[in-house]
Amino acid sequence: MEYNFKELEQKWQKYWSDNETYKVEIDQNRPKFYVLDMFPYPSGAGLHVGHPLGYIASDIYSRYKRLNGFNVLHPMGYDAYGLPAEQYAIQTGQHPETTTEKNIARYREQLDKIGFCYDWDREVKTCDPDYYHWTQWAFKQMFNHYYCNEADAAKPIEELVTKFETNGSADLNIVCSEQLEFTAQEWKAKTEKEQQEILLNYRIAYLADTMVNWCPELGTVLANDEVKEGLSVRGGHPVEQKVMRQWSLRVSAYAKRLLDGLEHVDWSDSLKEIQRNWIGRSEGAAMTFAVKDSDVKMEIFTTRADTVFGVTFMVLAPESELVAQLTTSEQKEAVETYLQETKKRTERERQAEVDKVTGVFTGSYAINPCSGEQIPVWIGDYVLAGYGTGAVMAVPGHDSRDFKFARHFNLPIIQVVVPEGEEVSDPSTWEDSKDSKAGTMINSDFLNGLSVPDAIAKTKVFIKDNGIGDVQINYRLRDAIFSRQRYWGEPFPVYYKDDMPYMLDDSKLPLTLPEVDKYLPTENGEPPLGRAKNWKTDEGFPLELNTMPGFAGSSAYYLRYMDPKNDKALVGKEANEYWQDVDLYIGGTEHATGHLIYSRFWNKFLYDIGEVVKDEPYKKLINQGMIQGRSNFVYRIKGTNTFVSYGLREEHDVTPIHVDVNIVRNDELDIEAFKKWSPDYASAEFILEKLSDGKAGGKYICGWAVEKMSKSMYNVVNPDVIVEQYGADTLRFYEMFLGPLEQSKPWDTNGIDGVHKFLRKTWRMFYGDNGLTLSDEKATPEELKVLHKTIKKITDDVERFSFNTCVSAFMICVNELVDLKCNKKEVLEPLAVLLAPFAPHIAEELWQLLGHETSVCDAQWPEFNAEFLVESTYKYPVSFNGKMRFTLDLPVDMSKDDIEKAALSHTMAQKWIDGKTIRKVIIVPNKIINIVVG
RNA sequence: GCCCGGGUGGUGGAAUCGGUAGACACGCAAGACUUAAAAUCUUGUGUCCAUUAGGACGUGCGGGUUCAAGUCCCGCCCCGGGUACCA
Repeated sequence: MEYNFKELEQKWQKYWSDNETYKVEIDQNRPKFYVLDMFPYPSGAGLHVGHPLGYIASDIYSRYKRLNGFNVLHPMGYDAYGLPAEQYAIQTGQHPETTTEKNIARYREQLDKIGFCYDWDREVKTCDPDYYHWTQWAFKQMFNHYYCNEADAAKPIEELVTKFETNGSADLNIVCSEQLEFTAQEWKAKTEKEQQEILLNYRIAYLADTMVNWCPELGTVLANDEVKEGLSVRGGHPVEQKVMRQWSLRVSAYAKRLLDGLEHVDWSDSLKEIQRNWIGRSEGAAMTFAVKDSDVKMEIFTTRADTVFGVTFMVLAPESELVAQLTTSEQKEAVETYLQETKKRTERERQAEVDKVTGVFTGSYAINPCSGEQIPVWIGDYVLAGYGTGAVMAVPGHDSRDFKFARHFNLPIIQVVVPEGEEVSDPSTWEDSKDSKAGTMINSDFLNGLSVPDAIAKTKVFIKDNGIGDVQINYRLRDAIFSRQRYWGEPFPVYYKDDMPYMLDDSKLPLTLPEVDKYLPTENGEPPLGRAKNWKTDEGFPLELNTMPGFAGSSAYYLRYMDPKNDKALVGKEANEYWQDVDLYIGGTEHATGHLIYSRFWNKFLYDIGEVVKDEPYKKLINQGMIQGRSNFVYRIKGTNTFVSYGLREEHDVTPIHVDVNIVRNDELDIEAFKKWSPDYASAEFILEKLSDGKAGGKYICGWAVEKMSKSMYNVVNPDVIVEQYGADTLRFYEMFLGPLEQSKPWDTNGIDGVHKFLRKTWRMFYGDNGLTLSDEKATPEELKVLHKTIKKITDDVERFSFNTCVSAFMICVNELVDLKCNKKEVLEPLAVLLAPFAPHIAEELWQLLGHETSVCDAQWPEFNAEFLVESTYKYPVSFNGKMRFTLDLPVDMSKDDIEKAALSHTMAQKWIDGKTIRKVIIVPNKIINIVVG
């Protein structure tokens, strides 16, 4: 019987579904294992062959763990809210839910064909009210908590109110937007509205006027990770800075824990590094500079406190509040002109023109707290309002930006550090600042002669002792802007009373997304929800018009899978205590600064309030590489409809044209399909490769290039097509065979025949020409050796996620067993189990042929027995001066002396020793023999 | 600029702890079977020299450590990713 993958795969997919093979329940008698894929956004284009790469890897690992006795949770769902569905809705008037559901159905159909072991009873969709109920609930909790630095955790806001009532704002070590000072009396005297305004300063989810990334084209604000190089990540539209009253999440309060937590997770170094950079910890000193003839105090942050004697001026960000206070009447006009000009420059222009120095003098002078010197205060747009205090002490001698500014405006430059291996020199001769951290201090009073690190330490002590400042740690991580002025997202559980936000009662959740007539802003610029009829509470208070951003729904989805139908809680205690956290998370590296930061933050918050048992959500994380496209080209001779094959294209003047990779096989064009592909090519003519006898008439060979996988390049390969042609098991095997999981690589269907052949060859070990050929005979030592070598290799490689080498190992195993003409059940049965995680359909069929009546999913992973691999001899490579010349079979337990004798007396050795002296003989038993001659 | 990855045959890749470089597969070539094709099977296939035997060279480039380097160290080049006035 032939290997009929089509029939066989349908049969087993139906079996799994009928028998609920992949249904998972809590089982206290088995250890849990949680394998998670980053859930997809269901786009209109469907899955291409790159999407399942990570899913196949996680599926293999899930099945492997199950075979090893684990109770494996392996769910799947959809990140269903998103801009593309909404943009499409704006264009067509179709409800985004309709297109989203359609896309989800298509995704599901495609996923089902690949034979994944998902427990679909646990599916979640972020746009489902039963799901976003808990997104809204979590937001409420964040609104009702503040961050206490002492406890290093979120605490209920009522506790803070009690503190205000007894002590006012005194002696609080908590995270806030700005420092406020009031007494208990003052607090009590405030109106409800004033109190609410103050509490927003501390809430973890808070409403505030903040500098936001506004994208006019998308009509919404965006979070920092949604903006790249001044453009929106989605769509590439320009983004500008603007102050708006928006919801934010106080992610920055968790900066330290998000950074420290990286030490305890098993993620790739590069991913951790991306997160570390994004969080951006810097340790330095906060210092206060007094201003001459003024009460204003200038707060600055510096990591180079040692260079304080090199400060020759101060610079304020144009947006700094101090600008107005420090501008003198003489400079007022100049400053205002400058502020107008900078405002006109977009964020993108500012970033693009980093070299362009702009600034203006305020007219004020600050006083250096260490030297007592007076220094001018400038305004410059190289100083960012959003980082540190929006003001810097400028050290032009040792900071390249300050140096450029000083040169441009002719401000003094002093050298205070002599870099290692250099002499003191005249700053006016310098090309650039000397930023080196390895050097010795000069011109710096009590710091003279110290090394830079010592000087930093000493300055810190000095400023502390003299009340000038303190040691401080700054983070680059900003709070996450959480409002979107869009329709297709979670509604906020928020209403407004007297312009102050209040949370809906839990009994009102979920607050479902209302219908609107159009998915556009209202005439007076309100978000689309402004169009909804009756968008207010029962009492008549208006509801929030913004919706939540994309990362809201993806931040806690992994918890929901544990207990997806619970209508009392996000996740029940029992489920959470059993499943705990994700043991293995597989997904793309593009979520490094978005989802993976937010969801860690969200989880830590839930941990603080006692909802979940783990502080970190994802124990081990693997980033699968991107699958790039591999495009094919045909070469049209200019001005004709004649196409010349790749090898002959240089003999003509040609235009390369993308051709659909689906009508090309092993770079050979299917000419008939090409003619049908487009009417333009129906009458095309072809110049083919020359045959070996030199005559024309061979194949039409296409050129190729690695590009992004996209429709416009005609290089999109759909997994359904591969499943149709070769079967799901071949697709699964081939995706793994392409190369290491974490490496990016182009999809190239060339080579898929190899793995398909391998599966057929495996099949034929069971089925010969005359039917089933299995034998109950005892296996030979050779056969057992092949089997156990494979058990060891596959087990080791699956453990280290090296799936590509597993495929090779299977091929070697089957090749060797076929050579041995093995048809013994004793060998083929364990082999079927080894295959099951990789090629579940064929494995089920083989398992059944071996006489089993239950699924191979519930078999036991074969145990490796080293005894079968014991050898009596070892084939030594014999090297001379490190170059291998011949091999020599010797007993494994032979003594070093005997090995040396055997090697030196070998006939082949004479040739290399002849006429030379043996200087040394290196023998590593059962490894190598190296003879040094000279 | 800074911080991470990576560079091995015609192609994808293997070499897990410094110990036989190129496993496995594709492609290609030759052959068997076949009326023919497909499928299948056999053999060969890093480059260069040599009829063979065999030899020289060879893991981006240059140097070093070592009995031995794709693997470790120093310097450089190229490709991919992250980040960018972060004080």
